Amino acid sequence: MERYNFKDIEEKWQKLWSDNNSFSKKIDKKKNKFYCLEMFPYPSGKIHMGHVRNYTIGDVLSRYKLLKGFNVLHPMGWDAFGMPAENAARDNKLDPKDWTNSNIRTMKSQLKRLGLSINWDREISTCSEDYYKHQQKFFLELLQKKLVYRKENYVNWDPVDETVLANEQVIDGKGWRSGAIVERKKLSQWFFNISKFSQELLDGLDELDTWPNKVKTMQKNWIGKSFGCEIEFKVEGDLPVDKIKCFTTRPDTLFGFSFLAISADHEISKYFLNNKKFLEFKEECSKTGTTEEAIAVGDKIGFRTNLLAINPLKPDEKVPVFFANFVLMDYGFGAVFGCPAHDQRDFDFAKKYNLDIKTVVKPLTEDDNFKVIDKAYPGPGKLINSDFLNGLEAPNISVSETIKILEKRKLGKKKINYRLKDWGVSRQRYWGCPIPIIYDEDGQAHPVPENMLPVKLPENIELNVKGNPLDSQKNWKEVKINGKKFTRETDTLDTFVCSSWYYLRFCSPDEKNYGFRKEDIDYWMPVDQYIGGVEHAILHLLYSRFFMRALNYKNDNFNITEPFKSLFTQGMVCHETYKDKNNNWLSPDQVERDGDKYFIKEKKDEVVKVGPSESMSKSKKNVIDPELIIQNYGADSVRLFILSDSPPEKDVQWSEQGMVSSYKFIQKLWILNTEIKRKIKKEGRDILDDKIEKFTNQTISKITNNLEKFNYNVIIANMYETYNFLINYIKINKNIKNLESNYKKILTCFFPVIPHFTSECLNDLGALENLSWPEYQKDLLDEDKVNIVVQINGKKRALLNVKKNIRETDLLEFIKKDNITEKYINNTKINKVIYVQNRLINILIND
RNA sequence: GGGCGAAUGGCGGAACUGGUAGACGCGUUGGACUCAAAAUCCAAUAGUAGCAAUACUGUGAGAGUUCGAUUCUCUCUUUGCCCA
Repeated sequence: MERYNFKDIEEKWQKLWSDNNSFSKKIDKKKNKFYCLEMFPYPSGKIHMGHVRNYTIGDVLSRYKLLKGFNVLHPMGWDAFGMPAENAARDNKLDPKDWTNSNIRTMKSQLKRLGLSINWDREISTCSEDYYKHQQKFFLELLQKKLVYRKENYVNWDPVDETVLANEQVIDGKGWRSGAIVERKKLSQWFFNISKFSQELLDGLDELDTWPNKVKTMQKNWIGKSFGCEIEFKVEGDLPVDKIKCFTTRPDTLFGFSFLAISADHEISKYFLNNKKFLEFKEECSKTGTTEEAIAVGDKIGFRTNLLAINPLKPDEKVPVFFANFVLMDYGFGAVFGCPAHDQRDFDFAKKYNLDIKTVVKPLTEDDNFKVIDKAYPGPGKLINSDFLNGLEAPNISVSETIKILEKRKLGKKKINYRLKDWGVSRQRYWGCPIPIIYDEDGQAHPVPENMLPVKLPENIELNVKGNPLDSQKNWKEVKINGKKFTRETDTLDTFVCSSWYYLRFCSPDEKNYGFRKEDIDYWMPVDQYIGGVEHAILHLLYSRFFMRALNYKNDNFNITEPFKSLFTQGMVCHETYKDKNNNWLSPDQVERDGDKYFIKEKKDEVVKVGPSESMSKSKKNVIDPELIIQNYGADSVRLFILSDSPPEKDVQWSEQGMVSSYKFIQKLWILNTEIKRKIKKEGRDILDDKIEKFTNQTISKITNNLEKFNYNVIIANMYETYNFLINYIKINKNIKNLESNYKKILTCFFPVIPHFTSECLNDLGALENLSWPEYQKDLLDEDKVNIVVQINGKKRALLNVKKNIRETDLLEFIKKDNITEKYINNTKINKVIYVQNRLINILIND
């Protein structure tokens, strides 16, 4: 028998799709559109298994929608700016552009080898001038709308990458890429005013009902809306300061007030700039990161002033004012009141500086003598030791009551606070989109005049310098306009800016004057299904949601506000990890397996230490190269396997055995196909069979439903079931007239997953032209006879095959005569019968 | 510490709205083919007892609601993710 030659066949179809531009799409108002988008890749060199999984999921969906008659937009592009290119280029003395473009070529050919139904004529790359010139215009547009501003502030500084990191790019106090310990540094930065949209971004989540709840919760927490109170504390002392403004979410604990803490950058600090001890303290503060976590974990240190703050609810009480490292200038007003008994940070601080710890909340289970001793009690309860507030339920009622009292006495007012901070977009890097700003000789910032746009990145520059390479490009940096000297902004934009609007660009990739055309957006947007990793749950998705709103702000560009109607977050691809006796990581191809023992291939006597399965990463060497796998097994097999073992939203375990079995399955399908083709061609087929009709109908129904629900792993199981049925069916049944029509439908159901194989088979049968998704008939799903579970006292005793819709009395008669069940029933009294038609009968008897 | 989720054979996992637990795949075992092996095919495969029919137990643990719970409620354990 002829083997299935995946190499020739896959190549043939891929060439056909490519030559015919098969997936190229235009606006067609007669058709419903479907915009399927997977997160575009960073061109790091080669595709990895994560890409294979992500793009296979998207491709299955796109091809299904295509057959369903939708006008499917399924584009692909490159998130091509970023540090790896710059680093790689510097290390290998290359141009980042060449490095990036060469990676793009490689990865594009690899993606094509997967047989993806991509609109390649819409390909975009964020590092090309065609793309970033529009981004510069957006920047200036947002500047004009006052959604972009410049300010000096403390930033997370990565000393290795020599760049600024956003808070979310700091993980465990370290840079997310370099792993270097992050420092605090003061820099002048450009910001996007995302916090202006805090409430809208929060409200918008409600309409995203097909987003995973997990992601919505994460965004909600990130925006971090809290109700609180703004309080002005009167202060006394040796400085010309008479009040300090604070924000607090717990005004109800005011009676536990024992110190007031302000940020080292608070304006009051100006009186201490000659104080050596203070400057030392400030220096110490800058060593703590700016993340909430770093502050919570780090040592609490303070610097005591001679100021005393007065408790607004108890004017005779005066407490010291400290500078403290755990108070940040950009939270609230850079000042908080300390209540050690009910906040762990304040507690640690109070212990260190020997301050009062006054218990004002008791848990409901404790009596009024409850005292906080070795740990703060931040939980709910009742207020105690709080004069007129005593007895209030904390925190819900007590907070709002206290605010009311403070407002009445004009001591404070209710305030809503958001945790979401403005988005700092300046990066001290070469390989990014230049910020279209110039500075005059006084240092004033001006937009680059329109006729001088775009600001192009200079080429062939020296990268091997400290700091930002653009800074040392004198001939680029210095410009003259009408005889006046200007210098360019040398920072480039955070690459998250590029990915915040790429989904719009895909709608109008060829538009010259603006980032997109309105008519294209009106037709294609929003993205109907967005697919990508959950690691982008907060940043990229929130930034994109912001960007849509920012572009629409003050000029109604679109009718929609949310870019991604549905979101699907797929799991990671994992593999076991291996180490040799010296704890060096080993890659899977260095390891050989014999039964349940693992050896090093080269040195058969050395046993390999097998570690847990973790997401594939170069550092742990547990990666499998998709290119090799596709070469060995073909794209259809890989697509089949990557979907088969786990639900797409969960992590999947890479398994060589699983991969092989997927490959074998394609081979078996080929043999089946050959057999069926032979039967179809035979003369004298005259039997119309009901069984195959019903089976096909069921299969269509199952696969359709599973496609709709993203149960792609179950679809693979359905495919195996179908094979198992057919291989037996054709052995037993001969001369079936309706085998052909049903087989074509089945092949169509397989098409989204294994497009090359099914294209070949369907084409052979003359059924590939105008292929469409088969419909199933609901009435055919019903059988004439059904299996009914017979339970006696809730325990399954038998399975009876009876006529559909049988009456309860008839069924009981049947049961009384049945071999297995009669012994339970006869000679006993039946107390009760529960009958669920066509499903189950439960007979309750005396034991 | 808070929020959200998860827990099903040796493994990955399936199970519509509360109604046959374990689909499908991997692995394992036995058999066929072969001088032999690989490949392929056939059969078995939750556990215990039994030649078998069958019976009992069984979806992390414990309780509850129900004729009936993997599914709903509560408590606990373990674990993952996010936030601290």
